[in-house]
Amino acid sequence: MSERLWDRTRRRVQEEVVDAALQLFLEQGFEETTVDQVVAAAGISRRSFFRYFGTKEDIVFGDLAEQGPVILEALKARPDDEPVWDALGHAFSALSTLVDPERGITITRLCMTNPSLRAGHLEKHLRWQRVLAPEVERRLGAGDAPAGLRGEAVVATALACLDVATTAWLEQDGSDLDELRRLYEIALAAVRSG
Amino acid sequence: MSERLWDRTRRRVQEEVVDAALQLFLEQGFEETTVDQVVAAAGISRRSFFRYFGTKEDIVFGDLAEQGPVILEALKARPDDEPVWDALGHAFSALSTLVDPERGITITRLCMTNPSLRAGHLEKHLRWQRVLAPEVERRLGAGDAPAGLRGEAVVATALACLDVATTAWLEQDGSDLDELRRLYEIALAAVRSG
DNA sequence: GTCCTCCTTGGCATCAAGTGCCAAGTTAGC
DNA sequence: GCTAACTTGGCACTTGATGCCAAGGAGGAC
Repeated sequence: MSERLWDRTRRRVQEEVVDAALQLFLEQGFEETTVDQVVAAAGISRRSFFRYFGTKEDIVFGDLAEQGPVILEALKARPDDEPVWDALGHAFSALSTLVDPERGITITRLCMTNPSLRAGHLEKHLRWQRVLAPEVERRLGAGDAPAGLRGEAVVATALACLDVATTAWLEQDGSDLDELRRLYEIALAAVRSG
Repeated sequence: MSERLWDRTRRRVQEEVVDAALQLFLEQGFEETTVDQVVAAAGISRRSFFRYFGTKEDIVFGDLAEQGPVILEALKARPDDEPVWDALGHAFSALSTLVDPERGITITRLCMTNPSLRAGHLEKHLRWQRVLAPEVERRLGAGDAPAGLRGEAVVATALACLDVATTAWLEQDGSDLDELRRLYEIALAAVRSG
């Protein structure tokens, strides 16, 4: 029996905690909500909470920071002759299938609003960057720059532009994913022609 | 008397705390060093420490996060017809005069090594970004992109490339500032031609 | 069903980073 | 020297996070 009761219970509890917590965060803000409030609302002990999440921030981020390999697979699936920027743009989209859209927007909005969440968000990008850079470097072909520099630079830029685009996207309507991709392309165009 | 005793004492104490703290951070790491150890080494009370710094991270960052306007002034001083990337590159250099070179390298190395410091470092860049973006947008001239998007994208990219370059710089020798600028240009070239 | 083992749970104590408050001491201006 | 302005340090307290341990439920062997 690969799906044991324990595993199912664990996922269910985790879901409930996230639901309760996100609602509290939206009502009173992330910093203003204490872990004790969250565990009270979710009906779980404080100690168990920290076994489920490790950190208050983990409620928001989940295991997104560890999804670099998922993006990498999506990137490798793109044709080799596609421009890196387009390939990266599509690879990032692979994540949108992992999260419920509505919750995804809530989370994104929280991340961009709260300073400490924003910092964690950027750290997450950094981890993705380290995973994606080698494949991008490969696609760039030979060059005489120090090893790894170009790949890192391209991925870092793509993530920076995605971030700028996301910020602008949330400020206008912030729901249509195609619009987000459009803004990403505008940002990149500005960088590559400015 | 504009230079009161209080002000001088304050700066001197601050200096001493930073000295003591950086040495401890280098010896045992940032996370591993407790504020109590720092105040013991610096001969100051815990309570006063938090009046001087506010946060343990502030020992490392100082008021660097608030120096956006300094970079902005340096940027405005560059000729209008200079490519934005070069202008930004020179503007960033304005900061190197604010910090003692040796200590600057120590701080940079700490920032890039420790995860939580790294996050704060990125947050700092974000604050600079918000200050610099309008002037960059102005330099880019008219365009039909959403207001502010292009300026933000260009600054974010410049900072991302600076970060990548800094990482590589620290990995090789990490002392010659001209070499850092060279790496920054290589990173940018990769982005703008990839 | 019984028994034994493994894993989870929650309570408790503890630590580290910050913050508010207050009494005591120091500096500045007169 | 006197008073007002400011700084200092001690104390208690909040919040996030961790180690330890005893109690209880899940799962397999019989």
